[in-house]
Amino acid sequence: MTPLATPSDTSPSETAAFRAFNRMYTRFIGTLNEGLLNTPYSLAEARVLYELANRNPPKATEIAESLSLDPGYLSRLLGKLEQSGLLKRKASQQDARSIDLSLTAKGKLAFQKLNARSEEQADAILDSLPASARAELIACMKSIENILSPSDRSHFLLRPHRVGDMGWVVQSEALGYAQQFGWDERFEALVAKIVSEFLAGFNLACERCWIAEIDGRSVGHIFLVKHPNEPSTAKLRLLYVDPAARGLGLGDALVKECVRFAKSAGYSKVTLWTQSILTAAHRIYQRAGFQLVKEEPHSSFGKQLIGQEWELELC
Amino acid sequence: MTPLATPSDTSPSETAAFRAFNRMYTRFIGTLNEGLLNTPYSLAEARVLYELANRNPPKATEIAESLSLDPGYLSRLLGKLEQSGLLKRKASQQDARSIDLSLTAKGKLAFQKLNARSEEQADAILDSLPASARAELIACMKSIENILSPSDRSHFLLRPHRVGDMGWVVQSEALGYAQQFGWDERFEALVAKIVSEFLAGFNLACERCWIAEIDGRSVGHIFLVKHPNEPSTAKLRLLYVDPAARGLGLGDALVKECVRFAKSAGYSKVTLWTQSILTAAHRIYQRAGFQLVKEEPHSSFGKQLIGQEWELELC
DNA sequence: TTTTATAGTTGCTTTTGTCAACCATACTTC
DNA sequence: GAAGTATGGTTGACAAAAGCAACTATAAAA
Repeated sequence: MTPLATPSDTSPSETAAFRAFNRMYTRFIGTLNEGLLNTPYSLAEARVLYELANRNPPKATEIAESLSLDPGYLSRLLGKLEQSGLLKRKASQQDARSIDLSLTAKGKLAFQKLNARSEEQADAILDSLPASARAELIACMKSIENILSPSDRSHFLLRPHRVGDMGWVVQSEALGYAQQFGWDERFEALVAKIVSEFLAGFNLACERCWIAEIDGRSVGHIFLVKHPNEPSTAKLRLLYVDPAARGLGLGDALVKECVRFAKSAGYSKVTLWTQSILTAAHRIYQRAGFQLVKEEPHSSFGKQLIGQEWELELC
Repeated sequence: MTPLATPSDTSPSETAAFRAFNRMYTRFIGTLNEGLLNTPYSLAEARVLYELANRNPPKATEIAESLSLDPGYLSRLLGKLEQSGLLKRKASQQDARSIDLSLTAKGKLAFQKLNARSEEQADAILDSLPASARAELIACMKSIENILSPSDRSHFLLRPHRVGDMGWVVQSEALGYAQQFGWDERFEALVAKIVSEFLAGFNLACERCWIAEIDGRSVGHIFLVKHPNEPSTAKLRLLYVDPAARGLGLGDALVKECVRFAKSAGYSKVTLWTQSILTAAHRIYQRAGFQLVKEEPHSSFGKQLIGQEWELELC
């Protein structure tokens, strides 16, 4: 790789877009919150009221944590709500330190009113958009939520491929290896060729692709295909784990699933082609029982590489 | 329209998703703003500083408007900034009521520090995401920004392809035609094959791909390649415009650009293959001067289709 | 000229939020 | 079971943030 083409992390324009969005949305939320102006509640009270109505049972500590409110401040807010008769506080039976919080009928009504109001407001905004824009807005919001809210990442899912996945495979491999190793568009071409041939000659009995997902988001993939010449040999191809999803054992799971399928499909051997620089992948192959059988230097994708062939004999 | 199929407004689940996103993002922005805790500036001061640095000339009224700050409060904030030597205020020549605001060298430095800090913070968040998730996050943010603050969408940009684009081409075509016409994975295979061959045999002199972008988001593409048999004929392929970007004349622009290039590259004819059901595209081809020369039914992608060949003679 | 609008300031007030000290209870550990 | 520590919550004191209204000075409109 030339000094000019350094492996880029987040690009400045991405950072700029991210920050611009945050500024915009800060303003947007600001105008949304102005909707509370004609209500007897402050923003903080409204948020607390929401939490009170939507948790069961509502715990003061949790609310403070979730809204990042100072416990002292929250205590006073709750006091105020109690004073206005929206909230009932009484000592907890199970834990005498904590108090049981419950909205009174009046409190529930107040919440419903607030809620209806803010639902109206949301509807007004959404209704003012063209249907397609609205759909895209919602889809984007869900995507962003999935991406930003760190969920239980250890729960990934392997599923078969479906329409559109191959495009994602090409894109993720191309971008991933371009960034990490500077491979050029000839690699993208190779991947596109492989997936094209995979789809064209697809035979469920002896070939498979698995897509790994976390929260509905694709984070890895692997292919098992018939060896072009040797009928009883399978080829493992295009193992990929997104950089951010590494360390979850996802690679191991993908390879394991592949090997399991290879056995059940009656293959007697699995081979794979990889490059000497992909050391993280090697460890995965080793753990799965593969053995390095051949090395050969070659020049591809704009780089000098050393290709490796690995094999696994199936019992 | 029947009474049953009322023109649907926003569905409850959309409203719910919208509100959930707003709650989530309120929290998210809250944590972002905690980054200011170790600085000598409050959130309001930081925002004002940002506006001061990014407007020229900065006008107090505009800043108050844009951040929806009370003018009195802003006045005090500016006073504080002036006191700390970050800001210079002096009576305006043109309008004696208003004052000219300008950051001092110290003020500029302070802004740069703040800015660098928040850029770091943004980078840290973005770097922690998988490359593809990051790309999607940014794309979604841009989409949302476009939808909520409708900018001038007619400003699209055509650019040459780069690494990763072919994956997006495959994905967008596959998903788009699967959704609209139910084409199956054989179509995805075909697209992957086409782009793979395009990359493999790419010759800048006589072949091109253009990606259409709006605000950095890919929304369309087109290819011009050499005809396999006839050397002086070019083939136009894979014209695609994202549903969300239709009606902007983007298709016309893509085809026009293609034809312009075909002429300059010395071709005498441009042909293309399309399907009878793609009527929107036909209008684009017609406007560009193409003529239908042949029709032929075929069975592809899981559907009965009528293929069409169109031609344009270049003068 | 009079009226009205704009730009900004200042005094006064409320609201909001923070910090630290504090109490009572629960859990841990020896 | 006693001592120490952690948890859940409250209170007082205070500081910061924000809003409102009155006010000055100027500009623009009638």
